[in-house]
Amino acid sequence: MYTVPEQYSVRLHHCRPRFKNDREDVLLYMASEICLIGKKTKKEFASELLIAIKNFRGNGTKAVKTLNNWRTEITTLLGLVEFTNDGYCKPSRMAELLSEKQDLIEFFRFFCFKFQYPGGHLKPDRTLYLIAKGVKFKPVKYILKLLLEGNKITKKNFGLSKAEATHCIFNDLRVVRDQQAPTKTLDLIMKNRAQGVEYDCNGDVIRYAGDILDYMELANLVSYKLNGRYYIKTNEVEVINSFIDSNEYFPLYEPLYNLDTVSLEDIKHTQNEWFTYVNENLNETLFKSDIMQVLQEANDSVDQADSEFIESLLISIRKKQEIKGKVKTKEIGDVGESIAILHEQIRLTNLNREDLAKKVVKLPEMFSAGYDINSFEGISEIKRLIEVKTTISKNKININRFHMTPNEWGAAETFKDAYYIYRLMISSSGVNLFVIKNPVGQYKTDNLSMTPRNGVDITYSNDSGKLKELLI
DNA sequence: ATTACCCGTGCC
DNA sequence: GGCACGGGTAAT
Repeated sequence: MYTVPEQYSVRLHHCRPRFKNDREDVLLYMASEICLIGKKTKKEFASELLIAIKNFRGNGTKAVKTLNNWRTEITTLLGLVEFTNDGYCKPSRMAELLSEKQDLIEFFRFFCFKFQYPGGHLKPDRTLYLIAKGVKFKPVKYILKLLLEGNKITKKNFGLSKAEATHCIFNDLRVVRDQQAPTKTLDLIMKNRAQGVEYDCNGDVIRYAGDILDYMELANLVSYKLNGRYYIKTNEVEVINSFIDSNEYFPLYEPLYNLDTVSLEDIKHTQNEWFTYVNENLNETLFKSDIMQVLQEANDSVDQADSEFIESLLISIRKKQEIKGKVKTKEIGDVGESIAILHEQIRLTNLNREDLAKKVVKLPEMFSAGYDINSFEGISEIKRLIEVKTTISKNKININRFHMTPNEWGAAETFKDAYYIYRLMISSSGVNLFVIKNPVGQYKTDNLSMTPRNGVDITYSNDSGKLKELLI
């Protein structure tokens, strides 16, 4: 059994996620609810968020203690709430982006990019302890470097297990304090493998490094293989390089490493600022997820029938984008719209209206029409105005809400039965299309609920529309 | 006395 | 054996 040499032994930990089995749904829910609450005093914010959490499916019977744990732990670990110096709480930038764009891959990239030990997600006394030990460690950056190095040295795909990450990286001061070169860490891992050395794989021991590897997977930085190891995604070069090239740490801890003694008070002064820090300078251009790639991956992982479907979807989207003279796009909205246009063209063709199919167009942004696509009912030439709402995540999700701008809601109000929401959910397990006709009408007949917030937040149910087979 | 990460423990 | 409830415990 391998153990870290006594003098180098340390234990890094962070909050347990509480939502592992339901991570993406819980997160989207939390982010949306936090944004709905808006800026409030600490007390008001806490009590409103607590109510929201209690309303999440399955939470009705849980103890208040547990719900408060959700409230504080999920928000601090992931930085969903920011604090002002005059005692207010407000939705963080990450929460806003997640709630509006629903790009979970991007969200986890933001998280992984800033996450470090110590950090404001820990209690100040833990941070104090880690700073006194000299710990200064960004796990995602280090693991990515190590995996790349591993590929280079072994000349094949190198995978890292949770136990190896725990005992050779997280719990070793030579790494988390002394910034030991990844090659050296690799030597140790390979030596242990060669000698068949075992590790303590107890759940509570390896869970912290394991959590980080899981978050990296949700960020589409690594993939998990059935042999229990995580492998780097070599097709995400640009994103991965930005992690590796970054040398930033939470600046307010920096001066504390040089002091003879650091007081708890020193740390406490930095707590609020941590949440500002993790929410600033988010690289939205680089980190947003590449839909084509997620679909490509879906293609590799699903069964034969679905695979054929996704393959033809990919081909069609590419063709469509070539016709439009566009280079490969990363925009969620763009790909969502391409899929919706294809769907419409085929639907109309199936109704023997090729003439109308040819006239399906995307409206240029500058029109600000309040919808994305001009299409037709098909039986008649009545217009069908379509707003596409796309969600993307690694795993299939089950979330039933989206945001509409004032413009979009206004258009829905004006065009009534001619206005459609096409709700597309893209994940590595495929694509889902849910169609909601006349959202304002549905709202008036209580088939969906609406809350105003920079436009409106819509929560829908199976009764609000119909799940359609996506035509491609 | 209350709050909020910490983490033991029991459930699936 | 992974996961999360809710009590533990130190900070406020």
